[in-house]
Amino acid sequence: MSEQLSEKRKQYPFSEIEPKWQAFWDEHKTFRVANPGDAGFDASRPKFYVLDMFPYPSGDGLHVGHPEGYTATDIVSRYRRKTGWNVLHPMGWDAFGLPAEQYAIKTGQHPRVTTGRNVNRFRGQLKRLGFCYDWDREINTTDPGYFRWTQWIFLQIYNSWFDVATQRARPVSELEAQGLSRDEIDARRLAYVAEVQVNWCPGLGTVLANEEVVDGKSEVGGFPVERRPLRQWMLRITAYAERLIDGLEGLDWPEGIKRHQAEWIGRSEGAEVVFRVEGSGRELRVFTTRPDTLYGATYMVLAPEHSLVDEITTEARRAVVETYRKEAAAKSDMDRTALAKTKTGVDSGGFAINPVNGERIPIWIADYVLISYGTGAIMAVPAHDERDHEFALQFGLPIRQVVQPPPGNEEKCFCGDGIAINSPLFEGLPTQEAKRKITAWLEEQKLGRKTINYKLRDWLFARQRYWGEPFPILWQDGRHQAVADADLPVIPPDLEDFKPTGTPEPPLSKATDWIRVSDTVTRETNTMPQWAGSCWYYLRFIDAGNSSRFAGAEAEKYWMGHNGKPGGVDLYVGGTEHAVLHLLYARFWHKVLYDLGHVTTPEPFQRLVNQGLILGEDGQKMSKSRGNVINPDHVIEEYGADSLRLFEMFMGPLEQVKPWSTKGVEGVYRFLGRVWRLFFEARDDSAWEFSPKVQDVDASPKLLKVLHETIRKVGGDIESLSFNTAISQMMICTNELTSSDVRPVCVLAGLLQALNPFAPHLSEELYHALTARYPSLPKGPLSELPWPQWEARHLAEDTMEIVIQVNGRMRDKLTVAVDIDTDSLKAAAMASEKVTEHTAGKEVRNVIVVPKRLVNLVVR
RNA sequence: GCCCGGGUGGCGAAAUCGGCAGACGCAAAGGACUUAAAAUCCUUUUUUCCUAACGGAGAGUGUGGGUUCAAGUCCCACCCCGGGCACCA
Repeated sequence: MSEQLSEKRKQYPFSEIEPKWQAFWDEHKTFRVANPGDAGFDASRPKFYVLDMFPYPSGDGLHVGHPEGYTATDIVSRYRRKTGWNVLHPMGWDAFGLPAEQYAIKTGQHPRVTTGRNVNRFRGQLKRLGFCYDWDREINTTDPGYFRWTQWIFLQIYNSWFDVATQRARPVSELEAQGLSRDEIDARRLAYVAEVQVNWCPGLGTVLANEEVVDGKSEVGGFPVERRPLRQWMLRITAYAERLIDGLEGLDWPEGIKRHQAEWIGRSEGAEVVFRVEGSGRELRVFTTRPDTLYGATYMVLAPEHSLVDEITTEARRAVVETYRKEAAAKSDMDRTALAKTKTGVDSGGFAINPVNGERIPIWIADYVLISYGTGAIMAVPAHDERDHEFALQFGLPIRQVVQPPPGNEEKCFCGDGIAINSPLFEGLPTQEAKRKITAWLEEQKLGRKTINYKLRDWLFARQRYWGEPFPILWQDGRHQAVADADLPVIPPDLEDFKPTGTPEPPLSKATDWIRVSDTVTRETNTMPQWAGSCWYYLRFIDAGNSSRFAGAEAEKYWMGHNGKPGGVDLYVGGTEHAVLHLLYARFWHKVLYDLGHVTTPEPFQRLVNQGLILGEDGQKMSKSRGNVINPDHVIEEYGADSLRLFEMFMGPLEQVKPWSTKGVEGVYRFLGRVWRLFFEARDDSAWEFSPKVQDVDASPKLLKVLHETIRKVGGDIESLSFNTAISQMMICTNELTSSDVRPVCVLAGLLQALNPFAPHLSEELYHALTARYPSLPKGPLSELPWPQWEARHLAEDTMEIVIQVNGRMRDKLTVAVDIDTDSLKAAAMASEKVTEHTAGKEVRNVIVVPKRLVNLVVR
């Protein structure tokens, strides 16, 4: 009874329509796309690769942020398919990772079980939204058939070295052929083992990449992170620093993201300068971007971890320095950053000699100098560097000005470009020239050279986790070696207990049988970080089932190959949170594969678009604690998937941050109801009856105009991703038809075409109903019909409205013939009564005529 | 501190090249239908002032300047909100 009532309330029977068409598309594989060489492949169509950032299938299910980007790409895919492209639009699961493992530890269920369940839930939810993915290409990073190739790519990296001269990766077999020793080769590999200071997180029982540590705590879970030295697998991403910056130029990415990546890589040009340490044969190397301030160096600073600290420290200072080093080591990153109010440091007692003037300057130890950047030592120029300035003031060190700021600049610590002073070797030169001159002089004297430094560090690639890809690496006599191709994939052991060991020993170390390959050979027990699987997933979609290659060469060439553009994926949509990490790592892997000849383009993603965050109804970030989370399942239940899709697109521009609005969902829901009622009228007994207003007649010029305007605008708006205005136009068209006594079949069919990419279920159903009555219409499914052509002749009008202004104020509007000439228009404007009222007794000094728009009379 | 993004009605927003500010939707008010309500359909809706009314005049896109016949749009300075980075020499 109550159910009937609520059924009656429904604007239209979406809960019957939607599952029906989803089943139809599934069954008929409507959205399957063929690869070159496959049956049904149409070589005459150009390709278009539309990619979503694939989700991590969490236990919470989909949130409303997911359908935002996914609907946008769905609309683009459907539209492109209708306008004659072969569209690759796939979906998969980034399913390795910490949450599943931690959930498993808590509940005792194997991550494989929970992951499988979450994947099924996510897939079901996505299907309920009617997305046009080619589900035959579905991938899961935790499938052995998938991570076999993740491991294979790792080995490609492992078996490569970076040739600086040609700036590209080459196989290490070349080095073997040149007769290099094993140690020499291992030192050059793009994947190498090194003892490095790592971010060890006891709470998670793993090390983390710098990028995964936020404010001294783990990004996941918020546990404290400490520094400690460990032997770890590293990837030599720094070798690609230059190319990762240069490659950004050719990409259609938001400028902000490009800048962000470039800043992250942090290229910095300067010079390395050699200072002699007094009383020993030792040299101190420093990196500076301002070699022109060399005469202003009044002291030096070493990072506490610098290898020469012990040697430089005098006996008198040893105890103090040792204490300071211990304190610095114990400090969290947080305490060592700029947020710490005051700088700390101690005098080592040692002195260095300034190479330009032979001056003796003290050497200090301070943790504002980072061991991991440059040489871990600096020359301090307190007159022209904020940090050195602050430190010098605090410890009473001398400050000597060597750059004359431009006139009018009164800054105590001037860091910009000026004129060199107190600098005999290049006195009076502007900063840029001074830099060149001193650098050349240093090179001549063999006291330094031009250098480029990067903020980017090599990528710490190992994790002490269970739920990740095992390394395809074996150990023998303390040396690593690759697992043979034929033995891939290396499948993780079926552990019962995958709890962290509490030490840096990975959980896999508990699988003693698995580790032991033979008496002398054991397996690597670290696993790869979660980024690994997402570094190349876009390539696997191209040929998801291929068991002999990560993707067939021909298919890769077709889908990634491009009209001269560097990137392969034509449109990539996802959140800003991946601005640096995922996008940088994926570009790095792609470039290695490119260098080795495995892929055809130098960049993975040509065009990148970030969808904006959806806030709660209260304008705050959605969170469980605030209780403002919107569950997409509930929205679908109440208003249908088409309404959810349409609303998320109607809220505002895709890239903008915008708040949720339940009333807004109801608004688009009502709009879809209005579209339904163009075709069906409610009978007294609440059944739907086909409207007698729908007739197979010629359309009026007015209706034709609004229809063709709609087709034109919706098409253009989809191409520019302006979905909100496309929907407005369809509303205008619908309003026009609602108030029309006769609704010509051809106009209705056109509207359904325009609506199809946005509300595929409703449009498909209505088109189906329409063709049942009017069999002369092209046979559906609508999703497979080509996009209609708009015709200019229907948009043309005989007359137009021209605004008449006097001194920039609108005074009248005139309806004139479209082909009116300027003089007649001018005359008509001057003749207008409303205009003459305002020009009476005044001199018309100028008349500006903007064709098709306005006339402005300038009077005085 | 630095770097982005953004400030337009009661709200979400729209406005190719500088050319009618507020399309479209929400909310609100009034009307039609109904015994009544819901749903639906129609009308009004930036604001101030003048007019009995038709209608008209002014103001208005964060603030203050500027350029221009004409500025939401371009230039300069500033204020506020959101996000990111954080001693990288």
